[in-house]
Amino acid sequence: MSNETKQCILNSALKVFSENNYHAASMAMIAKEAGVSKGTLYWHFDSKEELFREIVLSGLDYFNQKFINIAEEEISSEEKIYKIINFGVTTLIENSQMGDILRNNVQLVSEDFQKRIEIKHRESVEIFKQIIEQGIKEKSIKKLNPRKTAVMMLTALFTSNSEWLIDQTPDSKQQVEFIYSFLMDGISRKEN
Amino acid sequence: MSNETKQCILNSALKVFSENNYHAASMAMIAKEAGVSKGTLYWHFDSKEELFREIVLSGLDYFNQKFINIAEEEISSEEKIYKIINFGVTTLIENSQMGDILRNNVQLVSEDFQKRIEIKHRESVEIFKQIIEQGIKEKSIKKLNPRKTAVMMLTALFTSNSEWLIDQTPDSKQQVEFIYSFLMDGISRKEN
Amino acid sequence: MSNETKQCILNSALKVFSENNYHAASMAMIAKEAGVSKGTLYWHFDSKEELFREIVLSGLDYFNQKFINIAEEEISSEEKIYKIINFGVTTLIENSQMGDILRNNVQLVSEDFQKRIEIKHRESVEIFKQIIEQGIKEKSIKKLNPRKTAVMMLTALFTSNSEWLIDQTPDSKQQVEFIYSFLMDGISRKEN
Amino acid sequence: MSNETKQCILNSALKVFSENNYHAASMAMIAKEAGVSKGTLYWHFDSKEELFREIVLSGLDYFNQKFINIAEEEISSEEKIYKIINFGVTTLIENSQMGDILRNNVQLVSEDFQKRIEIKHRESVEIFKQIIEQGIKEKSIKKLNPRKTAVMMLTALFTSNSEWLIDQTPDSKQQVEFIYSFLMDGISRKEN
DNA sequence: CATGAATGAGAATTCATTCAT
DNA sequence: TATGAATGAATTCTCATTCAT
Repeated sequence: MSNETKQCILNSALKVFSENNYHAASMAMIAKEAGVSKGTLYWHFDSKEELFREIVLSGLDYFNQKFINIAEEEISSEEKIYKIINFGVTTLIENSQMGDILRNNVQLVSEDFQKRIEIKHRESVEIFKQIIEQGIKEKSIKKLNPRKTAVMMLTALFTSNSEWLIDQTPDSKQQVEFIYSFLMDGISRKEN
Repeated sequence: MSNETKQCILNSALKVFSENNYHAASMAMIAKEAGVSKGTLYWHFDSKEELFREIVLSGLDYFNQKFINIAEEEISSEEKIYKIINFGVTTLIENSQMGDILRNNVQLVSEDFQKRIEIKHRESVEIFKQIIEQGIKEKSIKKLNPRKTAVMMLTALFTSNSEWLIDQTPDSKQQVEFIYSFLMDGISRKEN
Repeated sequence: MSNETKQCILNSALKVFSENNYHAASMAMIAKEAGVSKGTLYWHFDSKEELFREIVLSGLDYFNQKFINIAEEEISSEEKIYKIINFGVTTLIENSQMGDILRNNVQLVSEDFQKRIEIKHRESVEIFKQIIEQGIKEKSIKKLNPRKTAVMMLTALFTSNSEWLIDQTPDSKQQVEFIYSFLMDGISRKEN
Repeated sequence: MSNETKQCILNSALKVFSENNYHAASMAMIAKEAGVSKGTLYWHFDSKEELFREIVLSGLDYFNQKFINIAEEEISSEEKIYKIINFGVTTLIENSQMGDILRNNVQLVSEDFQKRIEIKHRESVEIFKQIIEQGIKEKSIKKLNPRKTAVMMLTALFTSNSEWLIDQTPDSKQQVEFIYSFLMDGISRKEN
């Protein structure tokens, strides 16, 4: 069945792209990893860029969909932020390859494609912004520039699984608490 | 004169690498940008990687040296953090190419080189960690894991000039205030 | 069909290497001679050196195998020597390119490869040495150092088709007689 | 003084060419070995080929001159042959670099140059041929084709110092005896 | 005389892509 | 659908040669 092969190629490409970056990864590597010939890659995907596109955009869509779901729940903005961090950290730990790809490959492709990625990013930022604005309205969040705040939040999230932040084995609960606390309260000690 | 040419090549390479990423940038592009022949590149640098190395390591050294200078001043940890953010934001705005290179090219080269970059990174983190620990002793900073906190601080700094965070023309003062406030106090509004 | 192409490349490489020496011969020349693209060369062979290796080692193997066959026949050492010279001279005349390659290219490649060639050479020398020793036992050959004698024999053989030794059109029978006589009896006239 | 530099370059080139073959040897290597700049090489020699030419032709001239001197002595052909072998073996052992160059580099250069080398070779062969003819007249040498015999003699001589023929430390006296005996009497045992 | 710097043609090799089977 | 073979443009790097100082 064609679809099995296609999925197998996508999985292999995910692995190869996460380990090698867009230009260093070759179609030959992906074909070998998938156990198919290079010709087969081109039967399923028009080009290397299209294959990469499929992976990145579907990954970003996956995140955005979850962000939207959480944003639409009838809960406080603080709860939403906690849930988003929890989802983000857990997903990136389980699925570290996607994080690697998003962190390292984004501006390595055609401008056309970059624009589509940027749009997805803006969608994420927009969702976060709305949550921030909800928090400001609820008086649980400070009146900082909501867009900038949203960007910092997104950055903190995607940094959460970088090798720099992890001591040894990633403990997702601890990680979530750390990011949430860092994001909400900052690092200064306010005594009263 | 040799040194002028070398510096000209470094500048051109800085530009080309920042716009194109390590693999997409070619020696031909750098040569053309510098107005010299490809052979001249190889007279001054042994290889493409060495040219890249020179740029990245000297950039990281520049940052680290400033971080050390600030860390050694006889001032409170809060002042140090403010100064570091101020320096970082200003430098990255003035010199946005370096930020692009550091953000996008780091894991594209030989393992040997990656290790040297990692060492420089660890040096930065170590400096920040000591400032955090000073703050904890001075009771102006919360008892969070100092290393993780240092990593988040470094990340916030290097994100500060990403295209996502900037509206239009970058206003460094505003940017510094935002990052400092975000880092110190987080986003939640604590009223009492 | 793949195998035809591969053989065609080998033939073309044989020609180009024999006319040009390892460093002067370029992959572009071989590709042009074979009527394929440079990329095709690399589909069939990993590198220039591997292509050269294939030619040289298979050539040496061909000689060694024949030498072994002759050495194992149940005939006198003198007959063996005659047969070897006959085979060598004939083959080198028919296949003069191989002789050119073996004479001129041997020490132009990686040390690793040189060692493999040396081993083949030693095999030839060893076979000849045993024939010499057989002749000494049979009292038809003088008690000279058998290894040195074997080397001289090999040299005489491979020189046999050098341009220096041939007047015009090579007449193999005459050539064989000359080499055999030279080898067995030397040049001095012993009258008694 | 210019001449010292020129001689120093020639010595360095001799070394580099003997270790590396014409195409693998680079002007940079020769310059480094001589401790001068590449520019200096081009002040003293017009091109790489001219530098090589100087070495090879002067080497061949040196041999030819000695061969002529020996040929002109008023001694028997057998004595001449012994003296030539003695001179050749000794010189090649003492000066193994020249042998390496002559053995390995000859057909790697321009046709024009090859012709000049060929002429020198023919001169050697001619000298040897005359000695052989003298021997035939003196009835001490068999009536073999004198030219071919001369070529084999030359070959035996230049093979004498190849790594294949030498056990460990070259012992010139033994070597001379072996070559002379091989050349004069061949390997077969003639009992009478 | 000597040099360091610069040049550019050409080398080996890689790789996305195509296509007959 | 799938493959192996073929392509050719692009890439890094080398090296003989030139030349102002």
